[in-house]
Amino acid sequence: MAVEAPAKHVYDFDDDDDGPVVFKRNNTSSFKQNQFNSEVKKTLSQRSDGQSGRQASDARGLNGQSSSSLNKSIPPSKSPPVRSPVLSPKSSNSSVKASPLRSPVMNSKASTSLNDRSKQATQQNKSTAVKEEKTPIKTTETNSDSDDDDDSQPLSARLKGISSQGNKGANTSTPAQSQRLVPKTEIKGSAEDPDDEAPLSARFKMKSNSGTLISKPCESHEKKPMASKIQQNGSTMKDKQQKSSVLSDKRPLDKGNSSDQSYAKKPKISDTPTTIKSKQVTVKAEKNEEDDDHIPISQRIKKPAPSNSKTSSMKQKATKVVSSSFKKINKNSKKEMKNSKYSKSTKLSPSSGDGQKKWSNLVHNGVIFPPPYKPHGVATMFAVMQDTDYMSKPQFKKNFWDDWSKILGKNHVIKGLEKCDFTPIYEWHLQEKEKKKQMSSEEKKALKEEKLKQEEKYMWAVVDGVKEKVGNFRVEPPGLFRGRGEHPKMGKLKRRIRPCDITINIGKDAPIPECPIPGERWKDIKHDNTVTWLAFWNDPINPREFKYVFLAASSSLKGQSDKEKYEKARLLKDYIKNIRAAYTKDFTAKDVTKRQIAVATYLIDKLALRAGNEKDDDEADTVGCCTLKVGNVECIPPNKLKFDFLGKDSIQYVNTVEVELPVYKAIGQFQTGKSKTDDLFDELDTSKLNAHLKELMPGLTAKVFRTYNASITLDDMLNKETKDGDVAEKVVIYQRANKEVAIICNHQRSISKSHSAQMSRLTEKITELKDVLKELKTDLDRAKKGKPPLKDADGKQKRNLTPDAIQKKIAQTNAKIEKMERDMQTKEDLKTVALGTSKINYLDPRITVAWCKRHEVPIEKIFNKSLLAKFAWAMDVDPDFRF
DNA sequence: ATCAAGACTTGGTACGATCTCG
DNA sequence: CGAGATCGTACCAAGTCTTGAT
Repeated sequence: MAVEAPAKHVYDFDDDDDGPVVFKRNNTSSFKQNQFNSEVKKTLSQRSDGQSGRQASDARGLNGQSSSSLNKSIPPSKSPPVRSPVLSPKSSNSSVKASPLRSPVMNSKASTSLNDRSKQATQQNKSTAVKEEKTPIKTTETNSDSDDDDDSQPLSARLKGISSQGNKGANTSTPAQSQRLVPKTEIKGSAEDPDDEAPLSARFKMKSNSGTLISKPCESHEKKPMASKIQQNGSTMKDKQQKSSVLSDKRPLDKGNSSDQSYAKKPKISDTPTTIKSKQVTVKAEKNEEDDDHIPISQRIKKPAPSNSKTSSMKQKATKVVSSSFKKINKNSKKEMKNSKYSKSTKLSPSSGDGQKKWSNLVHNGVIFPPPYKPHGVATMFAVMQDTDYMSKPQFKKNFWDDWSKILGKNHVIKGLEKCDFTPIYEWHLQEKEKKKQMSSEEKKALKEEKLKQEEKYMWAVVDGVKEKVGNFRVEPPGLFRGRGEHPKMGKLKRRIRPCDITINIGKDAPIPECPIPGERWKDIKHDNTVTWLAFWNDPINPREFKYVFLAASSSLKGQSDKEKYEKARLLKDYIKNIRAAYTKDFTAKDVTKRQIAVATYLIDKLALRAGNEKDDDEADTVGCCTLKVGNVECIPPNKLKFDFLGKDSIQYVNTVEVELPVYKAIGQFQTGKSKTDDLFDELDTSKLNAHLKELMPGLTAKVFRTYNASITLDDMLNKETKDGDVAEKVVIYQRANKEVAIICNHQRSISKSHSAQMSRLTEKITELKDVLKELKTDLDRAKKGKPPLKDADGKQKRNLTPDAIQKKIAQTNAKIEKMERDMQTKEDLKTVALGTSKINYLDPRITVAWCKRHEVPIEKIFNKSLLAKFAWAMDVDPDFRF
């Protein structure tokens, strides 16, 4: 069985199609890096991670051979359909940096991924691969037998389908099972994956100075907001009303429904502002009393009530450019609607209120499944991840082996991952990828069109007469689970999802989508108009969770809730002053719970921390505010706190902030007598915290603070810093504000593999320009004296220029150098900052649209096509709009 | 009061598409 | 025109929060 043999098998598996889908993320080993800093982390993380040590990079190169022909084992039995992955050979990991302390982390990621698209390739592959069959050595392959989870099973089998349970079982098993495996022993050479773990640590990026950054912003907010806020008080009602109205105009969100339901349903109420109002009022009032911010309505009024008012004058302001663009947008949207059938009834959207009903009629065609399976196997899914960081994670390999060995069966020749050489499969994979890349553009186009043709019917749904885009109508293909951070389940096999796993939600009168796979049927059909999902299935990795098919972000349904989200955040503006005063007062409350709530709220407000729900043991161990551990916060006298923890997606949050003394003291109290791994806020959890917040403002929850702080910061910075200048300069201002928000929210990205190369290239160019400058200066001196310029590097005589002309050139060159230096600085500053997330989720688009109108910046400079579609509801905002 | 199910928002990444510059 | 840089997206993982049952 030597290595090779297996390899061959491997090939078999894949057929292409299904390649595993993989995404890569690197996770990183974050821990490692940080280690230095925090021991804390360790504790937390605990996980062992220790293991690893080296980087992952194994990327071995591909050696050569192709082998494409490897064969597949004989029985290619079924394997899941995976698509052929595509991987790109990237250099994987790049460097890791050792970052010195804080360094941000980098991640080394590898790339690889396969995407669906690869499938196309598949075809080819098939030929190759499949055909081949090489003899594999038998070994492995087993696939045949095993098959992975379902995938493996041939269709027929599936029918039964349901086997699901079986599967489930498997899933359930979870980690535990895996664990036992262990023996991993090492990976052997062939495979190579040594487990190295990558010491890299790389992953985290953090910003270095984090501390600073954050603090700044925060402060600002506080101030600003407060000030501004003051306004309203009791006015709530009005506000709300206004809001609601606002909503209405835009898209016909609710359309028909609204009418009906609207009020009726409200019952629930829960949320929306509308309902809430009354309460709010009261609440607010109270508070206000204290403070006195009552700046009622008047103020608000100024701000235009958003929507409707727009008509007013302001619009006119908008420049042509702007306007044109806006118009365009509108047009488009309209068009779309037209296409579809629509009829909008734009009524007001009572939106919020309606409690539950989300639609009256819903028509769609279900979901599309990945290609049926081709022979290919689990081994391919694994092989394809060769140049990923996952290869250096024992947990990943263990989980994979656990699942794979089950498929192989007890009597299979392959007894361990270590003895398998996945290189041939990996190389085959690279080849397929290359082939695909080499396809002529016509071929690519043809494939694309074909795919489009197949998918088109699934791309749209009709909601109350309006044609809307469906978000993710493609069922997730089988693959290996790529959990982020140190996820206990990484590497587990994600089985194929079949129709019998899927529940469809559709209007009562709509035709039930035909099941795309002959002989099979949907698990269930529902007609629930209180939810927005079109279909769902249980997540194969964690059967207690669901995967939903929703409408796209550009849909009215999503747009409406997006708008409500921002309206709620704007409402917080009216309450924030009192809320801050209240928690400040409670920093010294006698009651511990009260004190913890106060401090937690403060952190959420000031640092934009997430709430921090409890997590299960079978998830990566990350924290949010309520789940902070004692070891995540270090008190630095006299009044600074250093935070260091892994947040959502295992992204490290490191920040040192100065806090009010009472907070500093309270944290110290919460820490005393506890070990580093104990909960800092032992009396708290998110439901208690949110329950408290709701008493302060209707509908208030922890995440509203993030939205509020992000949007208020943008609004504030834009208004404070926008100066006269050309569009490009204004865009820079915008980006700077955007960056500030991203830092506050700790939205990070990994450093691109080519970052350092890009930087040195720029440095080189600047140096060249400086030499040019020097030469120009010499020429200038000579010109002034009436002498001709010196010869150029090639010894040629340069043209005689007047001193003025040379002077001009010098100025140009200087400008060029300055620009390059600025660009370089920006690039460096943004290398670990992700601007997109806040733009998509946290910044009220109306702030941006209004600012663009006011400053004659074409909205397209800020929002790309999909954002324009997503924010269609915000495009007609009044130029005077302020968050 | 807890817990779990359920529904929906938020996040980072890999890769293909598109743009830019030599 | 081509390599590299940047942009735009699909993907799907990972949070938040609500609700209903116990």
